[in-house]
Amino acid sequence: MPPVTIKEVAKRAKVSIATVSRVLNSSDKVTQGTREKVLAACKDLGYSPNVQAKRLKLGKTHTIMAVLPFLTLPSIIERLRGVLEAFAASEFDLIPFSVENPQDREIYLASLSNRSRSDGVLIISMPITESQVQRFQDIGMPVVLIDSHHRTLKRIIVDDIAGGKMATDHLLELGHERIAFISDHLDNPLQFSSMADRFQGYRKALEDKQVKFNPQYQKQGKHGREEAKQMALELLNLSIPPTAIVAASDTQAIGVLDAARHMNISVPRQLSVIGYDDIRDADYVNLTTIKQPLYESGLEGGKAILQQIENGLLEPLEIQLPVSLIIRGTTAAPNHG
Amino acid sequence: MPPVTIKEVAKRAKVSIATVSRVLNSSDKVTQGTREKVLAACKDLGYSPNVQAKRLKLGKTHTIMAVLPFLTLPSIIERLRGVLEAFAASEFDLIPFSVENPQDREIYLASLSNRSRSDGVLIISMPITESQVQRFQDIGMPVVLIDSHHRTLKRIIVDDIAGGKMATDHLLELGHERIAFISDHLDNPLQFSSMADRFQGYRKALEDKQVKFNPQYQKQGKHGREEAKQMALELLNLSIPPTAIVAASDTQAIGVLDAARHMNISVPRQLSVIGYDDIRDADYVNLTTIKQPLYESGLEGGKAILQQIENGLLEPLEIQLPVSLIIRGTTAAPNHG
DNA sequence: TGCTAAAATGAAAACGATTACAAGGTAATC
DNA sequence: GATTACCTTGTAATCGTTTTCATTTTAGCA
Repeated sequence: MPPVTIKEVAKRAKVSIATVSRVLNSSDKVTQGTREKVLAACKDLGYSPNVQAKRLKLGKTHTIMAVLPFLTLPSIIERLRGVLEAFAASEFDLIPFSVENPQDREIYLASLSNRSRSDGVLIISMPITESQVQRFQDIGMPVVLIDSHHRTLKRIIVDDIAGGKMATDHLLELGHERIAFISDHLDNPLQFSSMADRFQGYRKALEDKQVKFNPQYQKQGKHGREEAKQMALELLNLSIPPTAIVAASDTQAIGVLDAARHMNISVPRQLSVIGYDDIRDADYVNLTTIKQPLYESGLEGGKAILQQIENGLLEPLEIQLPVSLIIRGTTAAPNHG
Repeated sequence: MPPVTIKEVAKRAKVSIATVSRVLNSSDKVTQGTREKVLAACKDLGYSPNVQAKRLKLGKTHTIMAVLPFLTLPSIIERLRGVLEAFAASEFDLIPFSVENPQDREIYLASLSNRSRSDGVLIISMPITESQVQRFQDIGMPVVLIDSHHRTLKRIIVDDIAGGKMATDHLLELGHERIAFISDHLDNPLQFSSMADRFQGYRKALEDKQVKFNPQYQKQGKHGREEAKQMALELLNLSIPPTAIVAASDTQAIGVLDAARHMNISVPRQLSVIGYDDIRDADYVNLTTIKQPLYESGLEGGKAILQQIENGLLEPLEIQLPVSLIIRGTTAAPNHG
C-alpha cells in the first residue's frame, strides 16, 4: 500500500492541497470548520507528511551531524548524552559519526561538507585542520566544537588550568608541600593542550602558595595505567619522595594506586592521590578527583549549534565550563610521623 | 553563496542536467569526452548533489532509526558500536533515539512510523507492544530487534539458558555442589525473560549432574549492588551456606563480593562467585563471568536490517548468538578443609 | 440590501534531483 | 550515397511539499 500523500487528504476533505498544508503548518488563516474537516481526513487516512519533500522545499534538513572518536570512551558517551538531551526538545535529528581510524575521516568529511545533508556539524574531542575549517566556511556550514579548539569557531571547553590548580590547591590546603605531577607527554602535537594546561594550573597553585617547584617531581610518559605505575614507582623511590601525587587523568591515578599497593604504601595515610576526569572506575576505587562537566559540555554544545543555526554565530565564541573537586578517599593530610 | 545545483553544472559543462545525472549515477550511456567535461565542471564548482531531492525522487531515505534505552548502560553502548560498524560500509545513516522516560515514547513513536523518515527501524533492548508491531506492519516498515523478542519480527538474541548453564557447569566442574543463584525478580512482566532463562539454565545444569536443587539457595530481589549484598548475606548465614554463588548480573556479583568481604569470607578460597555480562568493572574486580556478545549483537542486527531493506524478510527470524565463559579470579575449587 | 474590505481558499510555480521518451548524430550495411 | 540501427543526448514529467498570488467567499457597515 503506497503511502498517503497530501493530495489524497485534500481530495477526501474536499479542499485544496494548499489548505491542507496550512492546517498542518501555519496556525491561522483557516476556518475552524475546514480545519476540522482536514484533521479528520488526515486521521482517517493515517496521513503523515513526507519529510523529504518538506526538507527539499524548505531547504532545511533538521539534521545535525556529530563527529566523534571511539564510542568506547566513557567521556565521549557522556558528552553525547548531553547533546541528545539538547536535541530532545527540538525537531532536530542527530547523526553520529564514530571515527575509529584514519580512513573513516575521508568518508565522513565528504558527508559533512554538504549543506543538503545537515544544517550543522558538531565536532567532539577531535582536532580540526585549517583546511577543514575553510571548507565549512566556504559553504556556510555552522560548526560547534566540544572539547576542541579553533579560534574562529564556536567552542565549548573546560578550564583545565583551573582544574590543575584546583587539584593542587586541595593538596596544599591539606598541608602537603612535596606534591608531584604525572601526565602524558606534554608536547604531543596531536593532542590538545589540556594536559599541558593542567600542568600549568599545578605550577600556578604552587607559585601562589610560594612552594618551590621541584623538577624531580614531574613525570611524563605514554598514557596508560601501567606506564603511570612505573612513573609513580620512580617518584616513590626518590630519597625524599613526594607525599602527594596529582595525576592528569584517572587512569593514571589508578596506576599510581597500583604502585603504592606494590610498595605497601598506605593511601591516603602515607600518600595522597588525586585524579582527573571522574570516570566510572573513580567511584569504584574511591578516588578523589577533578570532575569535568562532560554531560554539560554536550548539552551546551547542542544548544549552541541549534542557536547558531537559528540566529547565526554570536559572541562569545568560547564557552568555558567550570570543573569541580570530588573529594573521596585517596587524599588526606600528610602523615608527619 | 547559494549551494551549487545540477543545473549550474550542466550549464558550465554545456550539457543537459540529464547527462550530468547520468555521469554521476549510471555508469554507462555516456561518452568518455562528455563524462570528463561533466566531472571537470563538478570539480570546478565544488558540486555535491542535494540528498533531499534525491531521496524524494527515489523514495528512499538511506536512514535507519534506532530506539534504545538509557545511553548510560555500558551494554547498550557496546551494541550501538556494533550497529555503527555494520553501517560504516553502507551508505546508510543511523539516527539514535535514546528513550529515558515514558513521555519520550510518544515522541519517537510518531517519527518511527513514517516511511518517509527512515527505511527501517532497529529496536535495542526494549519491549515492543502488539499494537506497535501492527503499526509497523501496516506501513511495511522493516524492523529488527536486538536483545528483544517478538514472534513475527527478525531478532538477534542471546542464549541465556545456555549462559546460565555454562556458569553453573563451570562451578560444578570445579567440584562445587552447594551452588546458590541470585537474580532480579523473575516474574517481572516488563522485563524480558533473560533472567528467568538464566535461572532455567542453572536448574538444567544441576539436573544434568544430578545435583538436587535446594530452594533455600535461590534468592530474588530488586536489581542493584546493595540489594544483592543483602541477599548474599542471607545465603552466607544459612546453617549450611553455599560454597559458590551464581549471580544473574555482574552488578549483583559485585554485591556478593561486598557481602563476602563484610563477613571476612575469602574469595575464591572459601566462596566462588560468577557473574553475567562482563561489564567494564568485571575486569577491574577480577570477576569470573559470562560474556555476552554485545558488540556482535549490534553488528548482526545492523547487517540484518540492511539485508531486510534490500531483500525483504528472510528466514530464520531468530538469530541466537553464543555466550562465553570468562575465567578470572573469583572462582576456584571448593575448600574441603 | 448593496458595497467594500478583509479573510479564506485555490491554482500553480517552485525546490533539485531522476528517468521515460523523443530526437539527434554516427556508423554500418547495402 | 541512402537507409537503418544503435548509441548518445536533451526535453519534460515527476516525487510531495510550501508558498505566492489571484480569486472567491464572508463579514461589516451604512
